[in-house]
Amino acid sequence: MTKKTPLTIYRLYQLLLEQLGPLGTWPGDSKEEIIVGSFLVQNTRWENVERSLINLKQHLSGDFKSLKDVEQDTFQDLIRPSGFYRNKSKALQRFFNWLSTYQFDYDRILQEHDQDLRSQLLAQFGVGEETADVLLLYVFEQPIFVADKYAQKLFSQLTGKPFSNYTDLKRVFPSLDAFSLEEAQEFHILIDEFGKRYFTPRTDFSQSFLSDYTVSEIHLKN
DNA sequence: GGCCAGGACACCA
DNA sequence: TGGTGTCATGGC
Repeated sequence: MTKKTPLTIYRLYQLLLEQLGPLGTWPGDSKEEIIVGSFLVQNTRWENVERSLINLKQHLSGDFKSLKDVEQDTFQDLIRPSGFYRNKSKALQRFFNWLSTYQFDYDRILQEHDQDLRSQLLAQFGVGEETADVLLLYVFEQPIFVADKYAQKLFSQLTGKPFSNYTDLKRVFPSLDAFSLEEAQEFHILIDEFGKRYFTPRTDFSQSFLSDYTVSEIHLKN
């Protein structure tokens, strides 16, 4: 058993970027499209989400803001390829109604809620911890960490201690202080890309370019 | 043909 | 607070 090389979180980001990147940020031509994608991707492959996004883009002529005005049955048909279409249609149309009360002015939402924006997001139907953080990171542009399943698996491997749920890992990362916004945004994309490649039945972590690295307790805060 | 994917909610103790 | 069942499509 060879000695493993310790990593800081930022160095981990750099390694992921070197090996997998650059991958940029969350896909979408507008904040509204990013929001739709973040709901539709819940427990769903991105390829299925893309079909729904194409359907919606065509039906809405590219203007996702008018999504809340689409008749419910029609809307469900449009997003059917990404599954859970009853819950997701309800969640999205309600969320867009909420956004419309702010005229989709994201800066205003940020200012009005400031410290409690995360709990405001969590109070919306269909927004759990991961989706709330994705919205904070890519829509409200806060450099925060998304502790999703792939991140839990990755840091379980790197630290040797199991992170089995969102809050377990999340409380280790209150913020990503060493990261710029763009870096924080790409960090999550890179972690998910890593997960798709190296947490599969065929290829596991030990076969990855990170297998000889470790993240120790003192480095967990960046 | 069963398993699972960039989760969240309802219900229960 | 934490554990379990349910929601649904599409790829393998």
